[in-house]
Amino acid sequence: MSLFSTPDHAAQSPLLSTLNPEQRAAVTLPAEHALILAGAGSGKTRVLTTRIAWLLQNGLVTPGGILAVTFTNKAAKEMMTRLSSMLPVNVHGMWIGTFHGLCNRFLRSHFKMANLPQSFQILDTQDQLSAIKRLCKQHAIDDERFPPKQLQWFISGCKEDGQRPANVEARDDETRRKVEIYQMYEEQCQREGVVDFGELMLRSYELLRDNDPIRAHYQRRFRHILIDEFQDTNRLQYAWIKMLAGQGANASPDMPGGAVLAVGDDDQSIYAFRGARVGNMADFVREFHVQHQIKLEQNYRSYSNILDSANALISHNGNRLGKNLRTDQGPGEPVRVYESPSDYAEAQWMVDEMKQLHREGIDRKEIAVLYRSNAQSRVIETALFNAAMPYRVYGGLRFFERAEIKHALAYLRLLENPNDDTSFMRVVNFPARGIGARSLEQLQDLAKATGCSLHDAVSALTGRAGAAIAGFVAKIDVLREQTSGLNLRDIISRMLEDSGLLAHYRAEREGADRVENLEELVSAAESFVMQEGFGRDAAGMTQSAGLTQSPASQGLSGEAIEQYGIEPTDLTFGDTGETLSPLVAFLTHAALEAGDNMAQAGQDAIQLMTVHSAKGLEFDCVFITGVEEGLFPHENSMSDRDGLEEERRLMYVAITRARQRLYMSHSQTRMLHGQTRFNLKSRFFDELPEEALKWLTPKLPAPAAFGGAGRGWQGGNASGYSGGYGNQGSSGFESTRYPAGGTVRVEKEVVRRDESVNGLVVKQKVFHAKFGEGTVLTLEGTGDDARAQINFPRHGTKWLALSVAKLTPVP
DNA sequence: AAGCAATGGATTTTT
DNA sequence: TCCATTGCTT
Repeated sequence: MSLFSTPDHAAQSPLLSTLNPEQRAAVTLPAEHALILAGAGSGKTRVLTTRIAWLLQNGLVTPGGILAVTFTNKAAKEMMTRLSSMLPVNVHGMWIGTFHGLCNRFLRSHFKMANLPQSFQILDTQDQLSAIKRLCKQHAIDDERFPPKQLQWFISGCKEDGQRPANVEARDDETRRKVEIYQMYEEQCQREGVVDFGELMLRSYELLRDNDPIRAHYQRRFRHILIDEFQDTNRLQYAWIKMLAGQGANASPDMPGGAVLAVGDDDQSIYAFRGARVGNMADFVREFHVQHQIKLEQNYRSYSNILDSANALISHNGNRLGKNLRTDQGPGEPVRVYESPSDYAEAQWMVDEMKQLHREGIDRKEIAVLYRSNAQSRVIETALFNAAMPYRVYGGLRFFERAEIKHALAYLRLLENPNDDTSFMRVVNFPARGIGARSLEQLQDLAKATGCSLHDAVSALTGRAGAAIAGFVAKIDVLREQTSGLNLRDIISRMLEDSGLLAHYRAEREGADRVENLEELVSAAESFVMQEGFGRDAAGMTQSAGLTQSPASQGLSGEAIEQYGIEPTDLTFGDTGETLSPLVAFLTHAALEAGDNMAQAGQDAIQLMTVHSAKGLEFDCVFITGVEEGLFPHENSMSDRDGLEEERRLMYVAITRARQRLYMSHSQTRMLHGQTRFNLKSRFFDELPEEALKWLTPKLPAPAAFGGAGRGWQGGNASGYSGGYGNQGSSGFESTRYPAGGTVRVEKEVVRRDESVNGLVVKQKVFHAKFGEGTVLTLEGTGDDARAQINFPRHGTKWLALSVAKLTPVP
């Protein structure tokens, strides 16, 4: 159970003086496995970094004995920044990083044992998809039956579950074929010397699993393993941790691994769709026989009206580890709820409210607008733009994902590895060199027949087409020679000129931004070289980290090094910068850290983002918009309980972003996919404590489309409509009549609510031979086109063509 | 080989 | 509605 006593020598430490008892207990835990349940705004990162600092300061571990894992580069950086502000320690020498960053470091150190070229390149999601498309074309795979996107999802999913093609259980022909493609994809990657994100993890895991000395080495080395956002780990990541901690099937009793400190919040698990398993938390407690569990429930972020709302909402989820946020701050402002007639009006209201907040002295960057899906940003952007209010949208392409940058990177990769066919295909005819699809197909067939790369197959190519491609290859080869020995900056500048990329974009009418980005790439490379300290004195770095250790002290004999191909880099804690060329390091950096995705960073601007991307952030004022059935909870997640509970957690995350003021709004109508949708307010409103809320718009008439064109929105606030949706009047907009989803699609203004269609009227009860008794929700069209949306209690909502369905009116 | 119209699909995202 | 992708035209 929780350990609240603190060792004497630690109590005096200034590191601990400002921590609350739970935080202090977590920081000063003994070297045993522990789970920290860290609520939103409870000082989680602080606990993690202070824990590391405390361990180091008290000589309980050396910097080399720490392994600290995060999911994002941002989190890793923050941890390093905070740590170095607490202690004079070289954080870059320590194993603090993302899962993928650390796996990359590990694989570079043991590239021979991992059966990889030392300068292997990393495929990002885009690259992976194009590699799969290329593979499919090559093997004439029907892309109707096997869409590349779906194959990508399949392959990534297998890897996340730790499965190689041989391990995948294929029960049907389709899966068998997918597994074959998976197998071919692996061979292709291996041949080309590239790995995708999943492969970084999987291959690291397998190397640890299958190589006893390497596993033993790392198990002995990492005395303290700290995992951030543990609820987001997938199967493979959990297995990887288990392996490193010596808890897996390969655990050796004589040589116990390090202590695992898992920090997470099951209530903030919102990434199930990408393979995250909250269940890892419970598994961890069971499989590691965790004796220490500490809950951090004291919240330092929000006023209690906000926290009460969050607590009340999340209490509707089952299967929680259980946690309640509390604060010493007062109730603060009530949570304001606004109902608007349209998404447009919702945005208008928001802009007005924001202006007021800004007048009251709140910075624009302290105001965030959160939405469930990206498509919702459009209306809001328009409203902000028209009001001339600066704003910033998160999401979209990041720097290293832009087309022109990807092109430049492809050239750079070809300099390093001519066998990188993905890069070859990307730029062989860009800028255009008169190389057509026909001749490239020829080249690909030739390469396939000889089992070599496209680059190597060129020499065997004949004819005029062959000459053009040979010209390209020669260009790359010449460039490689000319840039050898140059520094990174000069390599990139030279490449940008000689490839013709710059010339191409300079000639393009709208190419100015792209030219700018390419020039930015040179600066990015320069600052990368500065930061990573290439050319820095390696010995000096080792000393400053206080980490100078002989191979033997790290558990490896010189013999092991000979025998198992463990590179010296690993023994100086695997800093890849020591042995890799700056170019390879930069390319790796580009793949693992795609860069910023915010436009106009730094300006005082309203922050727009999805709820997902708001995780981990906080703002003085937060607007949660589109809180409607079908949108939030999203219709695709509402069918099963797990999906709905994840939506609820998502809402929990959204609510807990706010420090002072929280607004939640929903709209009766919304433009989505070119159609006006009529949405009901979200069920989540019913799960919030009424006493913490303030309804700004308790009264609105039923939407005009339901009542007839004449009645507008404006008069709404004055009419005597109370308590949720209209149960007065005959327009019949009753929430109870609608099934989950509550959305009525309106097509070309043919919806009828006030007249009969083929003898039916809305709200009428009908009988269907198969579905039983149901209620008509919507009628649209006329004659043979007439359709009715009917809610059958047993079978859900159906759209039935009235010319086909046999319906009997029920009195 | 480039440019344009038709087509289809449209939660959420990091590495 | 609006975006990316694709097939077809010039």
